[in-house]
Amino acid sequence: MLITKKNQYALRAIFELAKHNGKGPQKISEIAKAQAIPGKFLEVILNQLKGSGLVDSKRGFYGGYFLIRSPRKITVGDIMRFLERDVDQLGCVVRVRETKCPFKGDCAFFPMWNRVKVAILNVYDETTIQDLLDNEKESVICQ
Amino acid sequence: MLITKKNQYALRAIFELAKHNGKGPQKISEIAKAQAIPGKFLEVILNQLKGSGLVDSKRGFYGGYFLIRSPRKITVGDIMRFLERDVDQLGCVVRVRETKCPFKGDCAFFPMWNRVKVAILNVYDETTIQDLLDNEKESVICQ
DNA sequence: AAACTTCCCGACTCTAATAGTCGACAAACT
DNA sequence: AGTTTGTCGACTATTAGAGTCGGGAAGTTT
Repeated sequence: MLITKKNQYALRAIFELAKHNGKGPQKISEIAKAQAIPGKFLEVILNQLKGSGLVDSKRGFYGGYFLIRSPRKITVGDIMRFLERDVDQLGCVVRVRETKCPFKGDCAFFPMWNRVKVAILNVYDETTIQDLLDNEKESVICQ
Repeated sequence: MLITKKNQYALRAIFELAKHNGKGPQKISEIAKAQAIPGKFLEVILNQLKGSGLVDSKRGFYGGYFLIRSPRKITVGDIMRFLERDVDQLGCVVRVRETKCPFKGDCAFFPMWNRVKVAILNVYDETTIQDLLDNEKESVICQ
């Protein structure tokens, strides 16, 4: 039950881009400010996100980042799967490289970890960025 | 989607104790060997687990650890909740202390993180240690 | 063209949490 | 008494994650 800051920042960045959707490119510095993300770190993250096919960028004065898919058609799952694609290659849900697992191929816990994974991805997949935007409008109270 | 080694070790330790259930105390060194856990580290973990009311210990020659509840009546949820009880106090699912969250009380992501948390705990709560034992007997193939 | 703004990118450093160890001590048994 | 095993606090090590630096490239403006 831990989501890295980087992944949280990535989500927030796309969330912020979604807010700004249709208004042209949005500068890293703006996004960083709006979502309380360290600017230089966000550079790294957004640049990486370009590989996902969800965002693109433009340089120069009126440059910045923008979505290339509607917030309605981007799910949190799309983003998380992209960010965790290499972790996912590890095979085991618990982030143990198969060759380093003392219980290769015969782990009593594996089915459970898998069910956990599926349950999480399920929530991610059924949450679109638009849903998150809607949340905000309703001014959800946290705790 | 990350479970700490410590938590994994804790689960495995109890799993191992369950295997040995009814046969008297089991030594830390035995558990450590069976489950490929560093012995000294396991000492710390088991000692902590005593606080959960799931295990108890005995010293001396025929000493060791043992379960004080049937494997059928111990869920993974019981163990995980106990181990993460302080983390849980943080309020936010994503492990951000409320006072340090830039979006206090108005976070568009909160509902989703909560759904994720519930989904995970659901899997944990419906998995007993006995279930895991049964898995092993069926010799589940992982990947 | 020159100056400026913005993204790009590799190579760093820093930090905090996790992981794991040490050694002296206390209980239980033979 | 002596051995075996858990107890406990303090300590060190490791690593993944977090975040920074600085020069360069692409695009804009005047």
